Amino acid sequence: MNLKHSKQRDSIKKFLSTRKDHPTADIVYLNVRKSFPNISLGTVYRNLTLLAEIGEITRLRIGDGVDHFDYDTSPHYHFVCSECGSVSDLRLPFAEDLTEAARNNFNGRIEGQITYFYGHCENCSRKAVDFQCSELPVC
Amino acid sequence: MNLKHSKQRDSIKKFLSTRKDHPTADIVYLNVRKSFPNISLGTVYRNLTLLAEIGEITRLRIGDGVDHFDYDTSPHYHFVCSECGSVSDLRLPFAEDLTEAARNNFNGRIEGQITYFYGHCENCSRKAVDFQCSELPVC
DNA sequence: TTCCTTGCAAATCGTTTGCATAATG
DNA sequence: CATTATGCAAACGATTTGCAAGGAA
Repeated sequence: MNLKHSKQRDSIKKFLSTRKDHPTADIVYLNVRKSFPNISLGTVYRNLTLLAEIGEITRLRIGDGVDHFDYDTSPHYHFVCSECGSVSDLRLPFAEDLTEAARNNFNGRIEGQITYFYGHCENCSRKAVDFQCSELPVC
Repeated sequence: MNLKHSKQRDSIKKFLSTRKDHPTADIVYLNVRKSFPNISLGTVYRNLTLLAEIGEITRLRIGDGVDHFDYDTSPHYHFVCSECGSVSDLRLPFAEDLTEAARNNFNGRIEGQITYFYGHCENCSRKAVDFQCSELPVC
């Protein structure tokens, strides 16, 4: 893999490093365009893909049909809000022993696990309660 | 939700119930077409989506860009082969306590977890060894 | 007769790719 | 100079959707 320096790629990495909310390619595009008004979506995709391949970032497929990108490449858990779609990190020790347990029940080579939790984020679960209390006749 | 009977939907459910390999919509389409030559991909997608919504089947998004469908709706683990893309069930007790642990570290409502393991399936890991032994000068 | 379901084709959406040009080393 | 990266637009692949016609209750 022979890389050359590129200001666009730098900018993409830099932007991603400032965000903890695992933005999509489109969000990256919208933001990097502030510094590089002529950058194309294709370039953003190409660089995100490349960075993920060389292990500098992580591509997150959480099942909402859009790829999210994470500057943090260490194994950790994610939470996905079923209502607003927000993605956040979970501070919870990563259960490597689960991978180990899986290995003992499988013929083949298990290399890792991908886990994410889903439900309603703080904001959305609060909204749900508000909604019930104000909209329903009896609460 | 007001449902009416449909032979196509029955056939889709029946086919899915015979398979443990979590087929994609396309595979379902190809197979159901044996009984219903005029069925359309759209109908297959509509029914798979509907069945998933009413909880009769599970939609699996394992991150390969294609949805897989599972007749088994009970919580269980899946394995995905990084090489051939095959998906299989893992016989391993589902760690509900991990969900519980996550709840204690999160402000908001966690409703569940989705976990899948990845690596090389029995076939592919064997092939890898064969390849090495036959192709490399020294093994 | 009502309204759910179908087949068909077109539309959508996220992502990738081909190509000529620009930038890097 | 050789090669990688870019911008643009077109292509792609999976899934969804609008619509008129068919089928179930």
